[in-house]
Parts: sequence; structure tokens; C-alpha cells
Amino acid sequence: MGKEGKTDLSSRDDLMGKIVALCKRRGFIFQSSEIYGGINGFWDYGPLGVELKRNLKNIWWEDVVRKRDDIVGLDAAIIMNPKVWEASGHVGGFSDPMVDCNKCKARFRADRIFTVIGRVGDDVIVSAGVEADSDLSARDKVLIEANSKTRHKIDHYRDQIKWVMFSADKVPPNEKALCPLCEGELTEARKFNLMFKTSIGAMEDSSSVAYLRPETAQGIFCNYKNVLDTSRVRPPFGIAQIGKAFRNEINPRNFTFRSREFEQMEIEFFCHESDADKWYEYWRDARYKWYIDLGLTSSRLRLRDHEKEELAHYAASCADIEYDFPFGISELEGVANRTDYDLKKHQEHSGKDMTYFDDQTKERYIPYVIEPSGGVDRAVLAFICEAYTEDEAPNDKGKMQKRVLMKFHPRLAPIKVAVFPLVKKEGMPEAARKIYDDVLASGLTCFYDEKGAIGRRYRRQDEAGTPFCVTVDGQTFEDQTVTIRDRDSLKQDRIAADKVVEYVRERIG
RNA sequence: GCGGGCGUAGCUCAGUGGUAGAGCGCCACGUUGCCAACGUGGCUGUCGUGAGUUCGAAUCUCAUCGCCCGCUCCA
Repeated sequence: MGKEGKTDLSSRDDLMGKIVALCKRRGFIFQSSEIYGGINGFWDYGPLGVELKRNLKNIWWEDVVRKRDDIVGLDAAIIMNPKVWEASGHVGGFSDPMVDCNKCKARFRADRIFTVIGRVGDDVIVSAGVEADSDLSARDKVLIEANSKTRHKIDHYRDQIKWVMFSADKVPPNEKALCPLCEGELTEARKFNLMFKTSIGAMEDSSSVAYLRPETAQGIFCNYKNVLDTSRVRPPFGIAQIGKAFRNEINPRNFTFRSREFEQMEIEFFCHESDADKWYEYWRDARYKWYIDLGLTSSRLRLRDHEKEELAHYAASCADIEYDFPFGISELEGVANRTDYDLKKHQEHSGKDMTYFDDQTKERYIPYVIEPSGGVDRAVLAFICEAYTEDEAPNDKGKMQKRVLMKFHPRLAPIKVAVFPLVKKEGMPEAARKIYDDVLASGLTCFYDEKGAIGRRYRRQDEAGTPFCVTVDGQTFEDQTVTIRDRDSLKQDRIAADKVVEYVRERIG
């Protein structure tokens, strides 16, 4: 990280560096397996981070499942029958071997790139890389495209030339595959399958192969019939799930933003085709508002409708909810109209009937699916970036000093209340302990601290994002009141000691 | 995956071949009467990891892991 000569870009980088440092310093997020040198793309949530993340998931679950009568929950297994991933297209689609050019850095599908070499003895008369359907058509293409000098040579040696043709995924020993664009050397063919593979049972043979799910959605689609048959729901209705998913990303980046193990919070909302557009718009707008209500400012948050060309093959429409991170604008959640694509695919592959029969209209149909699918870790990171604030506060001599605070929405804050004795004597610790016990008993997260100067204790809570700090002082013993300090404004109210829980609850909302 | 930069205490970093450092932090005791106070004492290191060169490596070489930036990729 640069120390000086900051451009706009590097000061944004610096901001991300400060956020990463604070996350570690205060125990929000650690790198996985750090003592062994870490492991790329995996992260651990520390004591404050796990509270923050859990708060976020609980609020989501409350808002989309418990407070609604049209959505039910689900917790599906991470490992599913491998046929699920054939039906979803995850096994077939992303496993083509690819090659890169070492020189011009272009990337190609290995089985589509051929190298053609013509030799007389050990002399190479012609060698070229070419994109083609077969080795013979590749040679023809090379002959047609050859320049006049090369053509001359080829004609001259005609019957003596020994041809070698091969695709970039089947390079013979001692040969090298060539780039069709720049004639540079190509890398070995590599398979780019995003799914983590494992095996079931003690013996690792091919019959036992299984995958860690690359998305949670398929667990919902596979249980759609079970839920319909057991939960007395009928379209329009949704199934919600929070769970881990795994993708063997080529290039994990940007702290926890793109990691190989991550958590999704996802709804699959089933409705009639004729209502699909209406529900799509409903969920797109509702999900956008959800983030704003939890404290992401609308200037950094944006809702972006996908262009027609940008849509995945299964989606009729799609919108991204994006956040302007210090490293750039990136997606938090996607809301898509997936049509009846998924249920149809599972009906085809499993042979099981996925239709719904509507008793009132006497219509039988496969429902359309609206999918609001959010990344939990991405949302946590967005709230962390949003909360990170530097301002100035006076020290004990009234001089302004830099202060770092995390302005979490009180609902998200890992610790809701901290309780301090002003000094460690005259019974103040005991009185503060009692208040601490009361707050804990109420179910609010609370932190007790009597170490060091009062100002230091306030600042420590500022970095943890604790919205309220309660202090027991001399006056507490005269009129049973305490001061309660607001994290953002630094203002203090004096309230009755037994009203702390009530005061905080009112402001958490 | 490619190219570049970086990796030293919990954090920020200094240290260009000769006994591992500073500031902050953390812990204890005292002091302290509302915003990173003060005093005294204390703790903290596989110098990312492994190998090599050398009498001697944090320092030079190679490999490897991790982080950052750009490209690439992105169901």
C-alpha cells in the first residue's frame, strides 16, 4: 500500500486497506488458516464479525420469512445428487479445457485451436496456429492463408513434407501449441470447472464423485414439490434459504467480496406466468429498499436493470443491486425472472412432475420463478465499508483528534450497549456490573469495561460500532441515573439506570 | 491464469551481509471524576514458508504460499 503521492485511485485503495486493518484489529474478519500462511479465497469471522453477520441474516430471515405468510424456509444439504448439477447445467457447461497464449494473453477453448507443422527432415517449412473444426480443415486453412514465400516452399517440397496437426488439448510430446493470433506459445490445457469436487465413501472411484453446491438455488427447486405438498402454500409463494455455497474461483479478489466459500440468502418465489412481471418488479424494488432501510446510503447503492444482451439464457429479466465499494461498483444481490426454466429442467432430468394444479382456475402449469439472490458476505462487507467513518473529536484538553468509528445501523451493530464505571473505585464497578447484568438479561448484546481512561473506552467502542455507552458516575448514587452516550453525535443523555434497556430498544427500532 | 508491487511484534512501519528495532497497542499496579491522560514495571517475533549461496542471511538467489494493483475470467 502506497504511503505517499496519493492519487484518487490510491487513496481509495488506502481506504480499503484501512478497513481490512480495522477488521483484523477489532476482530471482525480474519484470513483463514493464517498461522499456516493463509489460504486464498477463504475468510473467518471473528467475535464482532460473527455477531454482525448473524444480525444481518436474522434480520433478513425475519423480514422475508417470519413476518410474511407467503414464504416458508428451507435448509437443504450442501452436497446433492450429482444429477442435480447435470440438470442445472453446472457440470456440462463450465468444464471446457482452455488455453492461454503466453505472449498475447488471449484465451481459447483448447479443442478448437489447432497447431499445424510441416517439416522436411528436421527443418520446419511451415508452422501456424489456427482456429478450426478438425485437424484436416486446420491444415487446409493454413495452406490457404500461407504467404507467397511459404507457399513457394510448400509447392517445392510437396511430397517430402511431413505434416503434424494437433489440437491444443492433445499436444504430442516435444511439440508446442501455437497461438492463432500472434503465433506465441500456448499454455497447457486447463479445465475451468467452478465446482469443488469431492467423493462420497471411503473409496475414491469415479462412481462416488460429488460436488459442493455452487449455489443454493437448486436445493430449493429440488424441494419445491415437497414444500408444496406439506406446507399448505400455493402460488404465489416463496421458499427462502440461507446457506453456504462454494465456487473454485480462478481469481478471488477484493477481501471477502469474491471468495471461494461464501454464504447466500436466497428466495425462489413461485408464481403464475401472467404475474411474473409484477412479482419481479415487486421483489426488485423491495430488495433494493431493504438495503437502504438498513443503512446503505442511496448514493452508493444502485439498482441496475440488465440489458437484453446481458441476460443469462434462462432469465427473462434481471436487475443487480450494486454498491459502490472502495474497489469499485460491484453486485450485492441479483433479482431475476428465471421463468419456468429450472423446474422444467428438473422435470426433464428427474422424470418427476413439477406442475401445479390450480383448483380454482382448473389450470395445470409449471410456475415461473422470481429469484432475489443475495450474497451474505458481500452485504456484510458493504455494511462495513458504509459504516467506516473518520471524524474528529476533542481530547481531554479540548484539542481535536482523529476518531475512527463504525456507524452501523443499531439493528446490525455487534454490540448494542457498553457499560463503564467512570473510575474503578467507590462502588462504581459494582453498580455498572449490575446494569450490565440487566442489559444482558434483556437479550441485548452488551460489553463491560473498566480498564483505562474513560475516553479510551469510548473510542474502543467507536471502532466496534457500539451505538450506546452507559457510564456510572458519582451522581448515580445520588439519584440512580447514568449517562448514555450516542456513538455518532457524542452527545450524552442522563437517564434512570433502570431505563437503559428501554432507552436502547426504542432507538434500535 | 498472466504481468507488476509487497510480506519484519496485535497494528503502522524502520532496518542493503555481522547480537532484530521504533511508535502505537496489550497486561499489571498506582493514579484518574466524561472522550485515544499520566507514572512505574512487564509481555510480544518460525523477519510468510522451504531450499540454496556464504564463516555468517531479515538483507543475495531459486521455489512456494499469501496480500494488493492491472489484465483476464465471472451461471
